[in-house]
This record gives sequence, C-alpha cells and structure tokens, in this order.
Amino acid sequence: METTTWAQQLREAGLRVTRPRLSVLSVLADHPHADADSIVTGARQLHPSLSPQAVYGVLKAFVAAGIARRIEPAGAPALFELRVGDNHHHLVCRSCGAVADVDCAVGAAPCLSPSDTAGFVVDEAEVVFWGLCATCRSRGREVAARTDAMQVEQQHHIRGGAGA
Amino acid sequence: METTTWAQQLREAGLRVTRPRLSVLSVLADHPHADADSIVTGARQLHPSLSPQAVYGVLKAFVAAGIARRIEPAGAPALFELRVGDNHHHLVCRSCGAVADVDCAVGAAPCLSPSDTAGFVVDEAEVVFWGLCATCRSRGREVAARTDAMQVEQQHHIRGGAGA
DNA sequence: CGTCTTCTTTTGACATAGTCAAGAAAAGAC
DNA sequence: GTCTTTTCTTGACTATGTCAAAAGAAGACG
Repeated sequence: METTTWAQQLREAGLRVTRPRLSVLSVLADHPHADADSIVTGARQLHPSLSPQAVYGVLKAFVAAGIARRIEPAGAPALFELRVGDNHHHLVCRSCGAVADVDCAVGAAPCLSPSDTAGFVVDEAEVVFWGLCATCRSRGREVAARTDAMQVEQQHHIRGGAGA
Repeated sequence: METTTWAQQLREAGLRVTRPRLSVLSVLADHPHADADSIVTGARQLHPSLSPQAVYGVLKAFVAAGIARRIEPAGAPALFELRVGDNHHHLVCRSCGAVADVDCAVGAAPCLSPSDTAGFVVDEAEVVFWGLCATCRSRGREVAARTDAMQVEQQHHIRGGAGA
C-alpha cells in the first residue's frame, strides 16, 4: 500500500494527514506486530526528528479511531497492528516474543462462550496461544527442554518482532 | 485455610516458611485476584513493616515455585491468584477491572487448537473474556451504552478487585 | 540448645513503558 | 493567504516494576 492510500485511510477515519502518521502507518504495514519502540526507530527512517511521545500520540489516535489495535502480551510492551475488525487471535513465542496472527479458532463461536459468566456481559473473547516459534525451536532444541523453569525470566526479554 | 496449612504448602513447594510469605498467602486467599499494591496493603495488616519489594520477591518466588499464578490483563497491573494447575480462564470487567474465574470455555478443546499454528508449538491457550460485571451494568445502565468509546481510557483505572 | 550455612528480606538505586501539559507548528477551511 | 483547530514537540512526571548489597531469619547439624 502506498502513501496516497494511507492518506485516504486517515481521512476516512477523521484524522488529519501528517508526516508522523504516514510514517507510523508505513512501519506498521511492514511490521505487523511492532512495539512502540520499534515503531519509533522505523518511523525515524522516514522522519528523523520524530519523538517517542509523538509516536505514542499517533498510536493512541489510531487506536481511538479504530484503524489500529493494541495488543498486550503478558510481560512484554504493547504491540500494535493494523488488522482490525476481524477478531483474530495471536500466537506468541515465549522465547523471542515473535507474534503471529491466527484466525479465530476452530468453530469461532466456542471462543465467545464461557461456561458460566458470573453475571458478566461478555463482548469480546481474547485468546493468546503461548508456545515456541519454529526459529526458537530449531535454534535451541535441547535448551528448550529446560526452558520451563526459565519462562518467567525470559518473558522479560520479549520484544516486538516479525511475525512468522 | 489456616497458617499451619500455608506453612505446609510452602514447605512442599521447597520454600522456607516466613512471616512475609504467610501474610501474602493469607491475603491471596481472601482476595483471589489481587494486584501487588493491594497485597502490600493487605499483608501489612499482618506484618506492618513489610516492604513492597519484599512482596514482589515473595510473589516471584510463589510463581516460580508454582503455588501462584500471575495474570496480566491488558492495561492493568499484574494480578495474582493461588488457583493453579487447572488452566482456567478469566472474565474481566472493562469498567472496574473486577476479575472472575471461569472454567474452561464450552468446547474446551477447540480453544486449545488454533487452526493454523504458523510453525509454533503451542503449550498453553490463554483466554480473557472482556465485558461488564453485574455491578457496573446496574450502576451505569445508560452510561454503559456510551462506554464503547471510553474503554481504552477506563482500562487505566483498573485495580485488582474481588471476583464476582 | 547453640552455631553455622543458606535462603529471605530490607533498603535504596535504577529501569521500562508509558502519561500529561503547554506552547510551537502544521493541516485544512474559507 | 489567513484563520482556526488539530497535531507535534519538548520536558517533566507517574506507575509498575527490577537489581544488587548487606542485614536478618530459617532450618540443619552436632
């Protein structure tokens, strides 16, 4: 997708078209699950003077306008993605933090039905699948066997990375 | 459950029995989804000199030993619970942050089976159901209708609270 | 029961991932 | 081109933690 299209998207969402926003959109398109820090780094290649706070502001505007979604895997900074409105879920690698999209689990509907809602009215079911990505498995096959006890520690190293 | 039993549990988990740990256990038993801050406040009633860092240390030890579980709903500080080993899920109120346990969702198996794992080996499926608890619904019925646009903001107010 | 070793806790500094506010700058309307 | 409103920049601040060194308990052993 190109700059013109991004501009349209922004206008349709009721947002002004600015260079910081176009830069962030471009980074999000290339890195579907990037954290704020990665987005700052990436967007600076297109707009070197861009401040972290500007990125936070842009991301907040995007989420409020519904053109981006914020996901917060436990133990990692928030990640942002442009894929919205389809209630898909995520696979997260415990070792490297890589995230991959996964379409709604088999049967879709079951995911929205807790057996007992304890008086809550549920409007969304969020599912996170935790595991190891292909790269981490092949890179540390025998290490992986001992990983159980280390998982809590390793989650601190999670960074937004390329999805598989 | 009483102090003697907590002591047993600690010993069985390979942990020494100390006053800070017994205090934290007691608070967790009374408040099944408490955040670190609430735990500090609660535990200080039993052990006034207890420091926040000690609580973080105790909680980390509990999680590592497998006698507590840490859950991190998006936009809220981490919560801790003693119920471990049954892979249950959670209902979270978007308005007040209250958390309730929910046994594995209807169909159970489908939720553990993403349709395409993108090369990941999945070892856990974590499900969070977002909605409004009974109290928040009755307290702000017409307000609730306008809540959609505010959800992102309101999540900042989430505190560990009593489950329903 | 007293000593010794080891594990915990305390204390205090530091880190991360953000938020908030005021003024400067840019976007879009006319 | 000028004006109004939104957005960005700059800088201070907040929340939720982590890390390390030394003091203090817990439990083992004689």
